[in-house]
Amino acid sequence: MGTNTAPTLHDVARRAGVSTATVSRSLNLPDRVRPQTRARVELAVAELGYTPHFGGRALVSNRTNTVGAVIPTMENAIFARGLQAMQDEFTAGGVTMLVATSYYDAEREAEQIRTLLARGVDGLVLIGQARPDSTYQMLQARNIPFLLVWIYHSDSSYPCVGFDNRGAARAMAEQVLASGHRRVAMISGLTAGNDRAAERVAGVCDALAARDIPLEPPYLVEKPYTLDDGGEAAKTLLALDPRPTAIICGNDVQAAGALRGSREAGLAVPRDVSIVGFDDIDLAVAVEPALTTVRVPHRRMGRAAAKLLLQLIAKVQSPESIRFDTRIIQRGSLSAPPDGY
Amino acid sequence: MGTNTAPTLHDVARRAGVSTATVSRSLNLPDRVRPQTRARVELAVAELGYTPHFGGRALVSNRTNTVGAVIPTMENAIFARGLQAMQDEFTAGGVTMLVATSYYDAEREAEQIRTLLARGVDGLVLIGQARPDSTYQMLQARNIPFLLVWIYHSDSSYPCVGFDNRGAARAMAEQVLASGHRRVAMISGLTAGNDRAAERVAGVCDALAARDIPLEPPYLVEKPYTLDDGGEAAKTLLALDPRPTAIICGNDVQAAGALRGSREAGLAVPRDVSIVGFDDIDLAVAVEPALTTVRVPHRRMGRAAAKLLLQLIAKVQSPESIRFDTRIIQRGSLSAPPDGY
DNA sequence: AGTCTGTGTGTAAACGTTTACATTGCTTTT
DNA sequence: AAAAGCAATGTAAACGTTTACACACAGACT
Repeated sequence: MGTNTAPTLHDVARRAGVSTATVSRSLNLPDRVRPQTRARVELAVAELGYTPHFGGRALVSNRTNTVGAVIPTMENAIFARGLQAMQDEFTAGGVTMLVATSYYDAEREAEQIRTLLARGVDGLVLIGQARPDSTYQMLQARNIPFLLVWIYHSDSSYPCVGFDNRGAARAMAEQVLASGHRRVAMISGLTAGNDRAAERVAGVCDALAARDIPLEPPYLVEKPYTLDDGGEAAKTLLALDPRPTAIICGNDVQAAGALRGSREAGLAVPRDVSIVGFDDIDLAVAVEPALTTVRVPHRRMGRAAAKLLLQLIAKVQSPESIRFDTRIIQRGSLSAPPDGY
Repeated sequence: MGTNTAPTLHDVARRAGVSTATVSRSLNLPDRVRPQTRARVELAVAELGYTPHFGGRALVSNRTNTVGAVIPTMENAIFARGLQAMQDEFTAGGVTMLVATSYYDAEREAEQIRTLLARGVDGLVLIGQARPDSTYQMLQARNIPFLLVWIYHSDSSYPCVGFDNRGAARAMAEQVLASGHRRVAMISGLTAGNDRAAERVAGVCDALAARDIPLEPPYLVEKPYTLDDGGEAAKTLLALDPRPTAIICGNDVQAAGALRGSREAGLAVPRDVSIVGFDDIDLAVAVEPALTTVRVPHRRMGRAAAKLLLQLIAKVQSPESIRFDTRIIQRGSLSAPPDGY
């Protein structure tokens, strides 16, 4: 093995017989140097296997070409999808995305944001809106562009790219009502530290309230977003008297779990009980019956968010919000309530 | 708004009435400065809201405290899981993980690796082993520690953290044979650019060959890892004459798709046809019947890989490989073949 | 022939850290 | 009481880039 020190601009400059400034220009503003010179530089770069030193560059340009995203967890398909789409868009824009996870914990989220800022990210993507004021102050003090995603509030003080969770949940509940159900229960995700989950509950309440149907424990239960919790919750709900004829779930994972729970409780879906989900992930069509659910354009949202953030960073665009529409996908898991009711 | 320039080490030093060296030491080697001095520094840091400049630090220390991971896609639950686990471990070690995706494309993977190297990552995690020599040369020229994960080869020239895909697939095929099946088909993932998929095929071949059962088209079909492709492939297989009594799938997603496809073809699982998967993701227990599959300890592998890479970077450990065991989880989707056979 | 404009290149200063080395003021040893 | 050692701090150089400014030289005007 030869020496192990990476070649620097100086090395390239010496080899090409030019100054470091010319090398730098050849690489960054190629049309500012004579083609002939540029060729010499490029040759030297290739021969030495030179790559610019990230730290040096970041130091002087005060830009890292990095953005951060803080999501609750990669293990939820909706975030995985959205992130993948964002990532593709950022990569196309020459920017690297750093992903951090908060596990739905506000304290941890703040910590992750601090870490990302310390790494010099040029911009930030955050999920939802609910977080301490101090976090927003920190972002504004640093003057770092950021975007709230997966939610949309027309009256938000910060730019959002997402959809109206409450409205979508209301629409779903209305659909359930329109199918004839009157005894409706809900399995929600944990609402602490998750404003999307809370909004979905609120949306369902809106719809039910309009028909004077209450939604409260024990017909409203809060559980983590897992298959098992969905199953357990469903069994508990189905043991109630009177038994609900429809269960609205906070997401598709819980709904798939509820499906399994219902089966284990000896009830057929949708004959004995209807079950609906939210998000329309692959899982929704993997189960039998397939889930009636709310389709959320996660990928499109991710791409749009990335695109907008890039523009904010480049200052070619001022902060704005983008709203996406959702729509209900009717599948086998929702039908009319059983005759007896 | 006041001025927008971030405070530097100098600002802190001035405010605390010490030199920049002392501030730096207070932050990085706290026991090298008098508690009294340290307190003054910490106060100044807090008052100014100082955070170290990433570029400056990276420039002089030639370390970024960053590692890169290149995976095929975040949208496959096994990678999402494993990454999440790695991430947690890296975070605990004060290191940020950069994730890039290759979409199972070698060219793109090489490109992503170059990008990560250009960002000065201190180490790298790569999935599988199959990639051009030039990539390995590039890594070795830079002297960057790296790990191959999700595979294990006792004779690999590079350190791996993973499991024996071929052996696991062989064991699964043997299990299928032990259940009495003799007409066995396989739906594999795309083997181009995916050595794990290829090894799983090889493993199934091993087991079948031992009983003189061939595995070849049309009984062996290669499809992307999607629900729909799994379903289509299953329908095609089940239309063959003679019809296979068991279908071994390259992963659980394809298996869940095959389950649906079988149902659509009017066949009951496992009565008419048995289906088995690979990975044991949540999906495996969400479907009905639940999938017999190979449990792979993705999270443990991820954590172990991260831990080892951190040690390699710190040079407290020399490269070694870690092998994880897999085991077959017997569930409802595999039973004896139908009587007629 | 002299001035002007423009293009291509070089010089050198900055960016914010870390750290080897020098310095200071004590405490311990002889 | 002088010498030696040690702990705490300061001084200043180095890391690899980018970029403002200076400069040289060509061709196009007067």
